[in-house]
Amino acid sequence: MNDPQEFLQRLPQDERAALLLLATRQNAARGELIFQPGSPGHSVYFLETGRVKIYHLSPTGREVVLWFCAPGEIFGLAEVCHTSCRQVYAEANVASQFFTVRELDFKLFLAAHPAAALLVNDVLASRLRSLGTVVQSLVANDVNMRVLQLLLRLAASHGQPVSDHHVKLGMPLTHQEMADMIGTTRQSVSTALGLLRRQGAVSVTRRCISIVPEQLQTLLSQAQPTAKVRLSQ
Amino acid sequence: MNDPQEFLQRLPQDERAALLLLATRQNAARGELIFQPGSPGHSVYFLETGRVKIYHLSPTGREVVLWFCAPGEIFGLAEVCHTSCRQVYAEANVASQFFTVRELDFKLFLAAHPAAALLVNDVLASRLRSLGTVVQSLVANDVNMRVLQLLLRLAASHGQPVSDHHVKLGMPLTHQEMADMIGTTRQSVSTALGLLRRQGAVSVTRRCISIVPEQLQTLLSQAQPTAKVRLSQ
DNA sequence: ATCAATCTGTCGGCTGGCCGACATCAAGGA
DNA sequence: TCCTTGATGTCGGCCAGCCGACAGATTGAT
Repeated sequence: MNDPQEFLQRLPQDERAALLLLATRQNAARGELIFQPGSPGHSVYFLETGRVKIYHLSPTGREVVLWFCAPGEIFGLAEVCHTSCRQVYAEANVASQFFTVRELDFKLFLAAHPAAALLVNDVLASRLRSLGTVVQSLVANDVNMRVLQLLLRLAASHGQPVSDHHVKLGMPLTHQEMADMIGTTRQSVSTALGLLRRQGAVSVTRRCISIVPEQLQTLLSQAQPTAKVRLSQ
Repeated sequence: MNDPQEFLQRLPQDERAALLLLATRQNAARGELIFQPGSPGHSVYFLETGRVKIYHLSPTGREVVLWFCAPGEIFGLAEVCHTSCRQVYAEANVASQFFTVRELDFKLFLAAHPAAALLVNDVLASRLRSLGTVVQSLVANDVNMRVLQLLLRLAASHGQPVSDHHVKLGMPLTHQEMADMIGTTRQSVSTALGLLRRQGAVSVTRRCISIVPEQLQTLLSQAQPTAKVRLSQ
């Protein structure tokens, strides 16, 4: 479904080296903000190790998590491409290391490396479609289904097959974080996950989730018969 | 808030001419699908006249409208950048004319015109942020607020100032279409709009909405005191 | 090993908003 | 002009899911 979005890994060896020559290495402690709405936004970032959470904060104080970045992924990209100040928060979710490249340097790099520019397009397009899926999921499904779809998405983007039929999600996630990704409450996620666990579709160890994709797919399609299609005009 | 996303208008005269040399002109009648999920996806499109609706269709038959394209805008872009088949529907909402450019031609064009490539990045980034806002709106606000925010977004992206304090939305929209953009029902939109109308913040003539941005902003901020901030960790 | 902090599971009460349902009200077509 | 088709406004019943609350389980720091 989703595709790996690791920018650095997909960049040819020599281009990566050239890019990193322009970069500064930095660290962030767990919970530290890398940028937030209103920050100038004249850099792009490449995550080396750790995990970065990209989110909005609603006026009522609610976190709305757009996505998590895994090592190799680029972030802070939209503001550089569109030239404006930051509109989202980027927070190191665990202690992280990352590279910083200044906007101008990055744009010159892209001009000199057309393939990299296409890769940037690719990443943006991929995220755009990913968010489109999220919107669709939010609008058209109940909580149980949203949890299920979230798990499948996470498995597709950050999962590692661990045995036959089992995929382990790379990142430990809190129920609250999952709730913030699919617009529901901690309690509802808790309940939904419990249900899936009892159905043998997921198992959790030390906050790390393993899923049985086929099982989830089955549950997903079982739920479809709710269909009452609004016929095309 | 949002920025104009008209691709063609922002392209320098000569580049536009060069691009259109690669293009084929086509028509679509009201309600006609230009592409749908599963279609190959080897072209990009530029809307000349009319309006195109980009949407998902949920398994339960519910339309989830991601955005509308106005004349000058590019669409079908994500699939070309990411190389895959279509994932969304593109439907001519009214009789429309558009240009088609094949993927390969377009990519060659971008390689030859780095500025245009940056513009593509810009458009993608802009839409990405726009969808981010939508997600946030869906997750964190009740229906009345979502309607209000939708109006502000539409005014920012497709509105024309018509007199002091009044902005007219360029496109006539049905309550159902608005509901499909913010994940609610026709009835709820109807009620919410009626409320805003009685408060003098919007007026509707022949399905075309005029808004008083300041008034809406006021209502927006009045609603904020609901705040019960979850303090940063 | 101990303890504080955080996360998880579960329950009951309350409510925003969905779902029919139905009565207007435009807006084209013939 | 009439008439069909679709868009609007409004109501009441009903329920998914939010909220507060609390007890237990993990986790991590000392």
